[in-house]
Amino acid sequence: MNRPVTLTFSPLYQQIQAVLLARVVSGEWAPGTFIPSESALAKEYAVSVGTLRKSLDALASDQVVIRHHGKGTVVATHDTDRSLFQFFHLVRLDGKRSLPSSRVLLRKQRAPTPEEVKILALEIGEKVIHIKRVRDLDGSPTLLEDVVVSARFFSGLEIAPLPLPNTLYQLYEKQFGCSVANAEERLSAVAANEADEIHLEVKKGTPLLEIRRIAKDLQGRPVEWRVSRCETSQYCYFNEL
Amino acid sequence: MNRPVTLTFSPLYQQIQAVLLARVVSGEWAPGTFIPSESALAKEYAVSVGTLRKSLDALASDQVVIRHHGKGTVVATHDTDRSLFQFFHLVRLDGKRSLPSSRVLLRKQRAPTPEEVKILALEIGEKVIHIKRVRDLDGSPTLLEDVVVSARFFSGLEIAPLPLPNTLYQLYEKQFGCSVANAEERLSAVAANEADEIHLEVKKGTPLLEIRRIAKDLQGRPVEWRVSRCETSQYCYFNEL
DNA sequence: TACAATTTGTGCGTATGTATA
DNA sequence: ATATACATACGCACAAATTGT
Repeated sequence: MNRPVTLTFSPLYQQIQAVLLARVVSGEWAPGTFIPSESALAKEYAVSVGTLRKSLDALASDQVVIRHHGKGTVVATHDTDRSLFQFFHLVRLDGKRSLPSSRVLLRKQRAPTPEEVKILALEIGEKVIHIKRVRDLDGSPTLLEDVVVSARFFSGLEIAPLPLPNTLYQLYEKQFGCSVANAEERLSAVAANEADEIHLEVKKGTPLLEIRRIAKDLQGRPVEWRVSRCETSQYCYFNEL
Repeated sequence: MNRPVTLTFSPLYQQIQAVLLARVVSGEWAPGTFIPSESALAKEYAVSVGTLRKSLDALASDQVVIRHHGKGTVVATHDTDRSLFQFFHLVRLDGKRSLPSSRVLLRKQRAPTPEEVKILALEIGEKVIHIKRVRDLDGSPTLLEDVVVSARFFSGLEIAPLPLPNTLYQLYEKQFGCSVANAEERLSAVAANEADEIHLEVKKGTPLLEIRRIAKDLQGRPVEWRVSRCETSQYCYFNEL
């Protein structure tokens, strides 16, 4: 009797990779801290170091951990250069990179729009926190952003702390235990409206680059919906393929 | 006597990776063909299979080769789905992907602009070939493109063949032995001009997404400069971070 | 259908090199 | 100098996919 079942087979190193990821997600291994050594983990899971290495290398290529020769392996945080620019693609036309400062225009809790319910996979009755801010690059207002997150996971974000750091993902990580791991962005060109005219100091109708981002955590759950409208006379969106 | 020389040390697997890449670049291993097996290459270079595997895995992650379980390793081409969408990021607003058809408006050899000389690293006196085309997505004109390449490396592109395939990189690969390996793109929002008005059927001043791309070959040399102006009411530029 | 040959994928164990504390 | 941890390199065994006999 032959059995055509494939079962849920997956290679050992992938199974271990998933387990290690789970320990990061659970908070057992916090961002910025060292995890046990290769040999210790290999012993714990009763596999060879080589197999465990493959798991860690995969997590490293996913930016979940960072390996340091001679020191150890740390859980990735959002305060390294590499990580900061993973989600910030605006560069000056001359190629220089810099991070923006920001001024918060609005911060409140409210009911979600139907679009937000869909994008953030919200449950019925769940509220959202909405932050609107202007981000300055080299002193001139360049980005007008609307940031929306679930009020359930980010309870209190609408009141404290003051001021907001301009790298929100560090705040999500430290204050709310939520690590943004990846995101998808959709870009299009739009005409400036009245709000843009006021906050970005451009004329109505000026072409703006609109970036719509869905940010996801380590488990792939959508955690933030962000729309950025950008004035691109001095800056552009840089992407390497 | 201790020797403080570091020399030009690099790991064995990286040295071999470079040698294997060179054999692809030289044309010895053409795109679409199988290269020798791991064990054969390991024997040839007198290294362990494990070491040679690391070299091949690295080349595979750079999209230079594609590994096939049970069959062998082939040099990557530009006619696979994976590869086609590496350089084409426009998707419908509903998320569907499709490839455009194209109509050539202009195709000629001419002297380069100073900007083109710089971007393509042209030598003095070198000419360029300039192709202007409109690309239709789902039947409506969506992209207006200017493609510029060196006339030295792409001699004859301005006359033959007719018609041009809409995936130019396949043509570069097959007719000119030039494999585009990666690219950098800079995006900004611009207002439609008279040419856009005619070819994209939009009013002058309509916001367009402008994509400026520098495409590079396996050795990192710039081989193509491309400016695409895109009408983004039905499509957007999709990017995964 | 069965079997063998080839090729890549997975997994183990070990030795040695290099970076860090 | 020593200990620890990651990086490189080797060799072997077996699994899984593909192809041809």
